[in-house]
Amino acid sequence: MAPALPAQSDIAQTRSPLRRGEMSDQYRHENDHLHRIRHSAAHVMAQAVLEKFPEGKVAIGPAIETGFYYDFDLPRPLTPEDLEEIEARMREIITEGYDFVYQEVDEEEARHIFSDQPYKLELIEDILAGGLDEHGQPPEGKPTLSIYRHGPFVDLCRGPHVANTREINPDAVKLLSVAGAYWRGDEQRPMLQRIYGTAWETAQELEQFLAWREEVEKRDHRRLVRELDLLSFHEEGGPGLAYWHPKGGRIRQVIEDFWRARHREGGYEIVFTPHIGKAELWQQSGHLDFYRESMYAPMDVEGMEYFLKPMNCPFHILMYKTRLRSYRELPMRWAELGTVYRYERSGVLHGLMRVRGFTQDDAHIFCTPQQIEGEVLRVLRFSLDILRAFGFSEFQIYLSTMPKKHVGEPAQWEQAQESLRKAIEAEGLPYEVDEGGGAFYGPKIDIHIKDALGRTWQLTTIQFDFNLPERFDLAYVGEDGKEHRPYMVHRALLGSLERFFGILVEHYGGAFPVWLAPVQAVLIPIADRHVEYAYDVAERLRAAGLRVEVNDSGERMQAKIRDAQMEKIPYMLVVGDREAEAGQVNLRRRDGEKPGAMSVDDFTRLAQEAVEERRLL
RNA sequence: GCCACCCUAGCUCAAUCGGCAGAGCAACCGCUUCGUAAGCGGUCGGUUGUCGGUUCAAGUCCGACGGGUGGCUCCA
Repeated sequence: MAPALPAQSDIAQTRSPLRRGEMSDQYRHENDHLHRIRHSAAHVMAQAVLEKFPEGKVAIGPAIETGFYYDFDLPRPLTPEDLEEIEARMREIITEGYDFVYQEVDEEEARHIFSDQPYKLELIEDILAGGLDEHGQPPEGKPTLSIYRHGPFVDLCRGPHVANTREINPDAVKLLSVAGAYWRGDEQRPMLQRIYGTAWETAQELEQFLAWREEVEKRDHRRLVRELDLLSFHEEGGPGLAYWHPKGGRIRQVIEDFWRARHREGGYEIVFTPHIGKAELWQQSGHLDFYRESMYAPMDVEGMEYFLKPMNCPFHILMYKTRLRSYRELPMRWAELGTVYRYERSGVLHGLMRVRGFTQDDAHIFCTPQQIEGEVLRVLRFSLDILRAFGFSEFQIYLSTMPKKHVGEPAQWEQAQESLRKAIEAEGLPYEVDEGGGAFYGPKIDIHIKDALGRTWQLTTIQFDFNLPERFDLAYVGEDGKEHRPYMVHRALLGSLERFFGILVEHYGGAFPVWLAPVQAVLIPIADRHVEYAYDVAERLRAAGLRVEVNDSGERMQAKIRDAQMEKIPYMLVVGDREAEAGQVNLRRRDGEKPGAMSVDDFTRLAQEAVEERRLL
């Protein structure tokens, strides 16, 4: 992948979507009134905070997808008790019923009003200087300074707000947390205290939101991977490095086997490359110039510097260059489950979602300009097909186009972008265009999936690269006998296996569909005299390709069922006198359904069918 | 990395103001042989993350380090 590869880095590592605010539609839709309520609640909160800390300085406090926040510079750190106090005071202010009053002010007034608020003064400067809007464009016309007052509180603010604090439902407001945040997000600037809160129209909506948050917590992969004995992290081994236990390993094997099989069918060749490479290679690829801060320190090998690989692309390129390539060999699609290591700052590590070592399901497609359109459509269909197999059915697609700073010819970009656009449209999928949002080396498509909790995650990325083929002087001999530059496309479908696994765990809440479940069925002998029969059945089921265990502990059947439920094993097969006699198993499913007694063959068929169809149960 | 908070048995958590480190679950050993989400009894389990400091006395107070959690422009 090209230097400074933000996108692949993104897919592999994109963080919790909660803040990205892509929850479910009910929360997501722009609701003007709700937005006003939240923004107004932020002002009310600021008032309450300033009453408590009159010397406090206020920064900014917008409404966000799930509520609002406000940043403060305060004389001491806030405690949970402070939050309770502030929240209680907010309710009082709300019921006191102040009108929100809009007023435009000139520069002098504004400076006077906020004379002891340095952050506001800085904002005034910026606005007057024609501060850039969110698109980086200067606003049209003369900048206007406006303020909003409610009761004793005044804030530099564009609005809009509700008419009166009473429009905020005091029973639907809650402060959630306090966190550090740099002034204007800049690490060079002061660290402020940010209070996050949420506000809704009704107490019931607040309840629903809080229940949703609880559900998110229950499904937290960091908890589930430990409880289900799938994976661990080790203080002694270093943060951000995952250890796959046998049960996690089984799931990963299923994922990888499926991935390999599909790739073979999809016309890919599977390759393997080393974990380290000489500085020279990373110099030529440009990584040392543009990506070094994400790479680990070099190791000295017989006087030569070697680096742990943060990406696989330079290695694939070396293989491409082992001989002269003919147009007849193209397209070449090379895929690798390549384990890469990237330095991530300690503060951003997060379970499996953001780690320091991970395996990318990477591939590089080398093709002619004439083939590009077909290749893009092919890879897009391929990706969606695989994502659907894992149980995701809702997608959002983003097309990112040429930024101002770029390499390659605009005509190439145009062709590449058109091929991406046509592919999306051919699939009849809705998409958004991020104009100028591509990497400097090429345009891309990203696919985001929506999980069971309505959160979205970026998984797939399909990116053109006009940079590396130049840097490595890639060529193929065309029909005309002359050398041409091939097109190169990077793509990762699942992103990182670690992160994808974390997403799967949360999507299914640990209750994997049968084809992925580490243990698909557990035999539960009722008494010791049934253990032998249980093992016989288990043997038959294993021979049929199922992952089966026998619970031969001295526990009672009830306890064994409970254990199986806790482990979220899809099928529990109770065997007692009746079953042993009739050569049957008595099926209880994870969801509590009890299909009852059936022959071992019938159960085998049922389970195999669930596996083939990738059903939950 | 930075800010705040957290770290007690494998897990979830107790331990008043600084005064003898505890419980449930798990594990192990027995007994029980049972029909759809926990049978009964016993045993084991700890340098309270690490190192240092204050104190007659530290799980508790202070500092450093390690690890984790929530955040670090959704833009007046």
